[in-house]
Amino acid sequence: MSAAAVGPGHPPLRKKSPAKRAAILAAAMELFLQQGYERTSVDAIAALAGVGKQTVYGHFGDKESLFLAVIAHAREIQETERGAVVLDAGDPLTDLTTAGESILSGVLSPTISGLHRLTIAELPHHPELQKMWRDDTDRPGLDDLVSGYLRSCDESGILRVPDPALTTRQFTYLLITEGRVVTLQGTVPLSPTDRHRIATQTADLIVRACRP
Amino acid sequence: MSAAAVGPGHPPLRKKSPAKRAAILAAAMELFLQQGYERTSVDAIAALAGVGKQTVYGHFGDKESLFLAVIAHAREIQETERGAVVLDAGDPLTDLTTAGESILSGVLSPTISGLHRLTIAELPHHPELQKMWRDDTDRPGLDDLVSGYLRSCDESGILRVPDPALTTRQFTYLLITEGRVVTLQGTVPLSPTDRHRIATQTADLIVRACRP
Amino acid sequence: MSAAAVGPGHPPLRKKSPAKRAAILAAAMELFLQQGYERTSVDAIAALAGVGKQTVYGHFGDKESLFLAVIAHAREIQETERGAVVLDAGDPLTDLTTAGESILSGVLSPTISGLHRLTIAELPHHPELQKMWRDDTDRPGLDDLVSGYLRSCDESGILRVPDPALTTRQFTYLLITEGRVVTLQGTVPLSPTDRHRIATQTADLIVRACRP
Amino acid sequence: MSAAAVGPGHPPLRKKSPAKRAAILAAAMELFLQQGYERTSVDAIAALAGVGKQTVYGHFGDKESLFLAVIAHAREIQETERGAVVLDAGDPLTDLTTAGESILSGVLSPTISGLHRLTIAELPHHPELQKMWRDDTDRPGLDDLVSGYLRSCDESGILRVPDPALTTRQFTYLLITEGRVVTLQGTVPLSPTDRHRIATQTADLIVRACRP
DNA sequence: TATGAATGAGACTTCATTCAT
DNA sequence: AATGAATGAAGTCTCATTCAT
Repeated sequence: MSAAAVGPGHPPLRKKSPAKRAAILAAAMELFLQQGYERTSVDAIAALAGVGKQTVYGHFGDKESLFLAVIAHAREIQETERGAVVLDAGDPLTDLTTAGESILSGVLSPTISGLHRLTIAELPHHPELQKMWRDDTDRPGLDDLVSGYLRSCDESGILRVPDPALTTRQFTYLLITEGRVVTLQGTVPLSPTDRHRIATQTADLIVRACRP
Repeated sequence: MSAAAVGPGHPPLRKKSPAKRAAILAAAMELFLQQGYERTSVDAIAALAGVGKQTVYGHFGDKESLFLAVIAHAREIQETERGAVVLDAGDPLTDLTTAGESILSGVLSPTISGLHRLTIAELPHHPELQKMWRDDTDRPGLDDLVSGYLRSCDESGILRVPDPALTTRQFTYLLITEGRVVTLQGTVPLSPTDRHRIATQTADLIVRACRP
Repeated sequence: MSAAAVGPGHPPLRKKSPAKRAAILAAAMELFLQQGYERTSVDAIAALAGVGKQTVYGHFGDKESLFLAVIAHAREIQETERGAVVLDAGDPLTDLTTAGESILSGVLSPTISGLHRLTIAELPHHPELQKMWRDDTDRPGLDDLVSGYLRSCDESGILRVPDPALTTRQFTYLLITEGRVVTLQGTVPLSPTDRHRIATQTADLIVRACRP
Repeated sequence: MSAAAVGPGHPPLRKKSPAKRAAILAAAMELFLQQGYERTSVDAIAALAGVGKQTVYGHFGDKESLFLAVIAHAREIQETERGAVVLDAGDPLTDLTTAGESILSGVLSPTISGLHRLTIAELPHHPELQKMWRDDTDRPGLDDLVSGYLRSCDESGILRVPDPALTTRQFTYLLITEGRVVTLQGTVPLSPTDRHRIATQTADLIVRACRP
């Protein structure tokens, strides 16, 4: 199905060290998340990565391209690191509350909060970033889990959920927004008390709306 | 050796032109909203305001103080310009949808969207900004209107709303978050179709949750 | 003897307040001595004096003229404040040592040290200052005292001092230079031990040179 | 999250051009000596050295460090360029006068005078400068020469010099101070007549003090 | 390929001085 | 006469990027 490979496979001498590329990406992600795009200098990135400045330019071309690569890279990591949430079969209010607390813990982590702020901050200034936009509020893995749960509730008749995807999104968005407002956009940590309250209130809203 | 001040002198007459101060604030707001904090130079602000650079420093001290003054100023304007939303007494779904569309139009305006992005972007870098933090998602005027409406619905028995303030916040947060995600955080305009859909879906969730 | 007064004595309206002039001079002297010429801003002088900036310019024209006025003023104060040194009739070594310690205490005071450094620092940059140059190492009052003492020693035959003025200058210059070198040009205080040692060594040199 | 450096890499090759460093030092020394610290701009130094501004900062970090490097560099040059003074064995008065004239010529040169004024002017403002303080009045090379000469006079019985180091310092300090006062701290040249007079008077004082 | 020295532009801020009150 | 708001120039320092090695 694929076109025939041409030549010897990989060109014999590709010297760009993938290790250095990864180090640069990691260093840039750390600094961009901590300080933002404009405040981070290419010098600092190169220094933290332990490479020369020209190496950075050799790998990524310019600062903006590096930034976009960092965003894409961060997205991949984020999806990889997604922790598994288990929804025990209790009553929906309890289950959704548990799921909500788990989601809040993940989304309000320093890394994901930072990525969120960074993306929003730079969105207007990088057309390419707009093309790759997808809010971290969308969390495909968890969304599938929650919407599957809601669908099963619908099928078992405990809840009435005509559009599980929509309801899942409403649950997720509201939950996360409350968490972000309380934590100054992830700048300060969320107390377990607040986390529980927010998850309970949001789960309660959804359950009431979907009660038969 | 110490130089004694010479009597009380004349009472210090403050003559700093309020017009120039206003011009600086307006210019700074425009540029900060367009370009962000770091990308905006004090030179550009002074030029746009039509004053000398030192006039800016005379009025505001330094760039960060000017920035905080702009944020505070923008907040005041925002609360002043709040358009009146009328909630005719129809059925709750219609009324909340109408209110929701109005809220979306206001919150997703270029100015308020920009202020939101700017605040989020700079929140980690300005401790003073954190102290004055209140998300534009909180909109006291409208909140009062909506929560008053919900309370009246509760009293008339159409809906059951034990905690109108909480329900109002849930309505508002969800509504605005949906709008922001769709519009890339206010970067692109919201089509009337989407606006109507979002308002309807959110109002429907609330009405279902509060049905008796 | 004096010419007849013309008109009403003082012109009826000379409004430049002498008190403000004095306050400006005192403030400028304090700051120039502490920080040097270039590091001192006219703003700071006006603020410390408790007057407006234009008052400074009205009285002194520009920063350099103010500086020169300060130097001249400081000279006057210095000569006024000159403490009396008494030379009891003991043996010349004791007397000169005592005188030397007294001279050191005066010359290495913060004010006079500062004036010395300031003058040297600014000498190349202000032609007018060169015209009014006279090192504070020359101290007419004390010089007269010491040279009178030496002359009387010469007359009584205890010492042989053919040129008392020269010998006095040698005594004074050497004494003060030793003190300045030890105190980093008056930057750090002179310990009583060092003061006594320096005075003794210098007096001893003079007395040995002038022994019959 | 933290970006690991990628191995030890290559040993950091330092390639900072020593020629440019020397050019910057020379330019800075010239301008600092001519204009003083505050009056000299880094721009002017870079321009005179024929390099970019950032090159200056790359080599020296900031203006103050450059200044201190200049002072240290000047000291080295000064000690290197020290002309040899020969003390023929004539009578002490003649020999010391000759030595004194030579010392005066060296110390009152424009460069060394400027360095002296500059150091004194900036002493209070740079703690590091105080640490490296050693007045140019101390001139180890010449001091050794003079004190050796005095010691030999003591041994041959021509003079009585119990503490040659002390006497040398007294000779040097007095000589140089007289020269500096007359030349307005090196601002104007010293006439041969004055130079001879000062050297003679100072040598005479020392010889009289040390006569057996 | 990778290094970091070097560049020119531009950032924020302060200065001595003048103008309008 | 006196105030302090306002100016234009200039200060130190940092930036993203490109050479030269």
